[in-house]
Amino acid sequence: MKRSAPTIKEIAQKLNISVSTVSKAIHNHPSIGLTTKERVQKLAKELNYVPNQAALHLKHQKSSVIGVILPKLIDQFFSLTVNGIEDYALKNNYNVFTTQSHESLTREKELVAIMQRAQVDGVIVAVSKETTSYDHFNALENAGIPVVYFVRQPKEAMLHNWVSSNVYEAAGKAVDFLIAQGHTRIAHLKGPDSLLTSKHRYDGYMEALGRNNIAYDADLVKICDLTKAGTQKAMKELLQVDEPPTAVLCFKDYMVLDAMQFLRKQSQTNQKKIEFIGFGNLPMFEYFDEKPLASLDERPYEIGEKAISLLLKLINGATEEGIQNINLECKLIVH
Amino acid sequence: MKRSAPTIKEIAQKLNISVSTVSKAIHNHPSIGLTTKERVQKLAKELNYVPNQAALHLKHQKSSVIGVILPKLIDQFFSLTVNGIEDYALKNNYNVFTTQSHESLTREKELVAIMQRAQVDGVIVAVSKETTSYDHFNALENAGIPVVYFVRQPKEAMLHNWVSSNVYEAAGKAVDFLIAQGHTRIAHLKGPDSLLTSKHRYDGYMEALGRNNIAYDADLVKICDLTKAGTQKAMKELLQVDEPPTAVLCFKDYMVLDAMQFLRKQSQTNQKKIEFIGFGNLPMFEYFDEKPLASLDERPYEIGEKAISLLLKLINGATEEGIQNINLECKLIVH
DNA sequence: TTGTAAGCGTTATCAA
DNA sequence: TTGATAACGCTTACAA
Repeated sequence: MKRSAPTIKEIAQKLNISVSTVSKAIHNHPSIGLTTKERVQKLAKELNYVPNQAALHLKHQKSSVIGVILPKLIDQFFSLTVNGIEDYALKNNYNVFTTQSHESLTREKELVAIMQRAQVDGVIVAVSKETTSYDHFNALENAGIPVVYFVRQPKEAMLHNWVSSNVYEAAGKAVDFLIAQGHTRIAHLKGPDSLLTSKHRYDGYMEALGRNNIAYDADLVKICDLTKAGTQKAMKELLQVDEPPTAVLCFKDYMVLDAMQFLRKQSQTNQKKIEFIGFGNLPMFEYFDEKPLASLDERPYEIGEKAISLLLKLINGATEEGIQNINLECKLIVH
Repeated sequence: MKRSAPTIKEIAQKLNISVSTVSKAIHNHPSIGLTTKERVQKLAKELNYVPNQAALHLKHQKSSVIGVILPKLIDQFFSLTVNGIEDYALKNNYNVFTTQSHESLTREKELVAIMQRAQVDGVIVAVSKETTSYDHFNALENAGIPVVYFVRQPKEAMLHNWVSSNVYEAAGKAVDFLIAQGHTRIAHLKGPDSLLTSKHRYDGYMEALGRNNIAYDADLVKICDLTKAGTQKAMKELLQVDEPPTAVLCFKDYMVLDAMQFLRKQSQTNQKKIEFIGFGNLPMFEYFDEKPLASLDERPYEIGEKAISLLLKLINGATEEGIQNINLECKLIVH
């Protein structure tokens, strides 16, 4: 029983009035008589009238859809950001087109093209780890589709809108905490150089070391590529340092997990315990027997919310405030 | 520099021909002369012409969007199904509108309404644990929007299209395996009664017990509500049984995790080891030191793929095959 | 207070 | 081989 949705045309016919009158009546236009308004609205309700989105889209040049590009949904951190985006979108009558780049630049470019074809009103993106050029996003913006970066900022960060957590400060908090616990050999597993946020976390680490008068040891910083193999290779190298670290600050909690897993497998020797702190505070930690010492909660839900809230402002032309850089404060969660 | 996308009208003007000719030329309509075709296609490429989706949508009454409703994205199992859906959709020029019910029936109904308003071409859904009436989905179908259930079938399963894994057979495999390992006191943490798949898993458990001549003990089966508290209460009860179980088959791996966590906290006494098998084979297991004995891999990626592939068939009217019930085989993964 | 008509971008029918 | 035109459903000057 495939019956098509009622249109204002049908309503107009049944009521023997014109479509424009119906349209105005439905929108409570002041120029329409009270009785007509009531008749129209009553029938509209009866017929369960819902305006045709395609027509609105075509008319207003506005799809009421926002696109989201993120690395992986299986990453619990990103999955949590989606909750914030989705809830806020639903409240504001936007639909969300969520996609995954799987950390591939090629795929990310495809997705951008698809978003443009789909005529989304705006895009929220956490760039892939392979992304170094931002041409594809700039093209979006040139086509009038605003972009809000989140979690991972683009290279020329000041020139773009983004929402993130204050990882610089957070890294400092983590290092302070470790030092307060008596650690002095504190390593850092840094994220890929392509990501600006890797530098921010590193800078925070460096600043805190300096502030606490702990000499920087280049051997204690390793760049990781976000793969398990990469992390485990880095850990191996850390263990071979003359005076190995007793604590490690990691780019993200998945790195912590890979590192701890590596150590567990290595621990035939009289390996000293190494403490870990990472970014993310993943929900899955609740299931772990042996948790990392602490974790930096980046408030992903709120990052998502702020990102879409900013994006909707941009879409609705509230651009007078200029470029927005939003940095949410992280919380250090001790497990 | 907000420039709007080129239209066939613009192309027509620049070439001094009519829009209908342009339209046909772009689609390689046989009635168009070779030279015109080439001129049009060349210019279209130059201008980077892309057909306006809103117009197509309005014209063809087809949005090329499919809606997905699932309980939670943070659940790694569902997140994996999304990958299968997304990849297949992109390959077939569909966009995916993914949403979460968070296991709430109220939210699920809202989402269905939103999907209908958004005029998605079809819906893939794993119903919430609260869903007992299917009226909202039937309404979708009555409005001409096909629905494919996945993972969790609706009550009158035979009457609807669905894709799932063969949990009945899988539960049997798990029980067989446990028995082969010497277990005879095998408990089952059953899923909520609202979900048909709970019954299927339970039935498979029962069948395997019978087949192996193990007497059924009602004390060894507890219904859980998919909350941590519910699972842990059930485990507590299992421990108080006269002859407690030595192994437990769980509705899903998250239940296994909650149960194991409970046991770890309890284990002050000389608690005998209890083995667990659950459905899901979650990726996060790789990070666990102490994994469950085994897990049933439901091949979520393929479930997603099959679900959307079936849905696209339904959308394109390939309905002559009748109602489809697809049950993928599970693999027992021993950890 | 209500109606007419153009237009959003496309396709498709029919005529030229 | 090409073009004019209506239609998809809606909004909005402008006219009545």
